[in-house]
Amino acid sequence: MIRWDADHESTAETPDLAALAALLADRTRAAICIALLDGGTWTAGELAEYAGVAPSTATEHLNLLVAGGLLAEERRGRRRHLRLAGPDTAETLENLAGLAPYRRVRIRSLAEANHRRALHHARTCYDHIAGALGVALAEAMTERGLLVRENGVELTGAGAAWLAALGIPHGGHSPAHRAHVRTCLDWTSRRRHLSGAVGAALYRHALEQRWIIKAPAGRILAVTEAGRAAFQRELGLPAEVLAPAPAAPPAPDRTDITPRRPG
Amino acid sequence: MIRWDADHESTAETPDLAALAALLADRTRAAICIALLDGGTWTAGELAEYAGVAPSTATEHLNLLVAGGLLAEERRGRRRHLRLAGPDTAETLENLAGLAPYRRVRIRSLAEANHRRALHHARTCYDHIAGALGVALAEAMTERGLLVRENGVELTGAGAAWLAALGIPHGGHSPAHRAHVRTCLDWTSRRRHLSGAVGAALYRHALEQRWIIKAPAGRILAVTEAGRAAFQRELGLPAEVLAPAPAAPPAPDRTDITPRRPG
DNA sequence: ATTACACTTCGGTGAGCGCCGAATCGTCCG
DNA sequence: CGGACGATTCGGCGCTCACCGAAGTGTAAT
Repeated sequence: MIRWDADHESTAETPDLAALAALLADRTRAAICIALLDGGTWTAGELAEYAGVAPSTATEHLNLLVAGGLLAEERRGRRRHLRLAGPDTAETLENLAGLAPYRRVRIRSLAEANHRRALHHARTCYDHIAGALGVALAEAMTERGLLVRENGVELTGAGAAWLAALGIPHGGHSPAHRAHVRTCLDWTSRRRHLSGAVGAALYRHALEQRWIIKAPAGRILAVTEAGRAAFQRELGLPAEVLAPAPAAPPAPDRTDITPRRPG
Repeated sequence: MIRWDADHESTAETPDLAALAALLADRTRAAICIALLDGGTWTAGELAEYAGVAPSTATEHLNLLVAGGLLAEERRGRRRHLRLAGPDTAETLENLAGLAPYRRVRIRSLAEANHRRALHHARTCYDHIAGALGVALAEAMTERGLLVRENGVELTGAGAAWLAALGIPHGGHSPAHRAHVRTCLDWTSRRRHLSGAVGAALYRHALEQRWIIKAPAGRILAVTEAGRAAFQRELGLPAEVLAPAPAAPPAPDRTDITPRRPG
C-alpha cells in the first residue's frame, strides 16, 4: 500500500471513515438511506417527497450517496431508480441505527401516528423481519432452544430440525456446513431480531406461506390470520405481537420523518 | 413508543442516525475513534497529540464522543482516560471503515512509513488480529476446511477439533452450543479477517504463547520466531506474512494520520 | 507553599455545506 | 409536434461548527 512516486514523494491510502460518515451525517441523506432499508427501489422523486426536500436538493444528495458507494442507481428513461448498494451496506446501517441516540419527533397527523405504530409492530429490514414481531420471533426461538445466544448467536440442532420440518431451506445440513445466523439491533425496541441467511429464509418463507403480507409501498408488514395461527402454533408467540395494529390499517403513505419546511 | 402528552400533542422517538454519523463525520473525531480501535485506553493529551490538534480542541471532541455514547471515560486525578464504549461500538466502526472510500495521504518521514508498513502487516482490531496476518489466518483456515464461508462464516467440526487440539477455548462443544465466529472487513486489504469469540480466543492464545507480541503503545503486532514456526506448522502460512516488517522495527510513535497544521 | 502539569472554558474567526427557486435538459405521452 | 413531467444545474443565502489561543481550574509533585 505504500508507494514511492517518481519524484520521491510517498503516499499511502487510508480508509476515509470521516468521509463515509459525513454522507450519513445529514438528516435528509440519513432519511433516504433508512427509507431504502426496506430493501426496495425508489425513484428520486419519491425519495425527495419522503424526505421533504425540493427535487433539486434530493438530486444533490443522491449524487453524493451514489458517488460514496452507499447507493446503487439505475437510470430508466427519465427516471432514476435508487437502492442500497448491497447487504453489507444494509447491515452496517442497521447496526449504526441501533447505536444511535433517540430523537423526539412530533407526530403531525393520525395517519402518521398509525404508520409509525405499524412500523414498530412489524416491518422489513432489508431482507428479514424487524419490529416487535421480529424481536418476538428471535426471543421465542431462543426460549425454545432453537437458538443459543452467548456472545453472538447460533442455531442449535433443534433449530436446524425445526427449520427443516417447516420446509425452510437454511443451508446448514452438515457439521461442515452450518447455517448462517446473525442478529441485528432493532431500532425501535433496542432488542435484537434475527438476520443473516436464516433470518432472510424465515422472511421469505413467511411471505410465501402468506403468514405475513407486505404493504405495496414501504416496509410495513401485516400478520395474516394464517400467520397468527402459525406463529402461535410453532413458537407460542403472545397475542399482542400477533394482533393487527391497534388503530387504522397501515397507510401506504411515506410520511415517516418530520419535514423541516411546512410544505 | 407513541405518547400522548397532556396538551394533546404527540411525539415519538426515532433513532437519530444522522446525529451519530455526525460524530464520526469529522476527521479529528474519526481519527480518535480509529486510534481507540486498538482496544486500549488513551489519555486526552495522547489523543490530542495523535490527532494533531490543540488540547482545547481535543476536549471539545471528546466531550461530544462521550456524550454520544461512542466513548467511555474514566477520570483519574487530573487525567482523563478514554476507551471505546464497547464491543458493539468497535464492531460497527470496523464495518464502517471497511465500507469507506480510500483517501491518499502523504508520508512525511521514514518512521511514519515504517509504522504504516507494520500496521498493514499485523495489528490488533479491538480484540482480535487484523492486517495481512489476520487475513492470512482466516484464509488459511478456510482452505484447510476449518472454516466454511458461504453467506457468512461458520466453524466446521474440523475447525472445532483444531482449536481444541491447540488448547484454545472456543465455547462450542455441543451442537446446542456452537462457537461464535464472525469476520470483519480489513481496512487495509479489503478482505476479511476473523473476529467474534473465536477470533478473540485465537488472539489471546497467540499472545499467551508468545506467537505474537504487542508493541507497548499502539496496536502493532510482531510475529515472534515461535509464532513463525507455529503458524507455518499449524496453517502453512506463507513466509511473506510471517516475515518481520521489511524496514525498521515497528516504531512506538503514533503518527498515523497527517496533521492538518504543521505546528 | 510553590511550581508544574493535564485538562477545560470561552471568544472570535473562517470555511463548508444544505437549502431553495428558476431555468434547463431529456424523456414520455397524446 | 407540443405539452407534461422527472430530473438536473446553478447562483445565492444563511447557518453550523472546527479551529486556535488565552485564561482558568483542579491535581500532583517539590
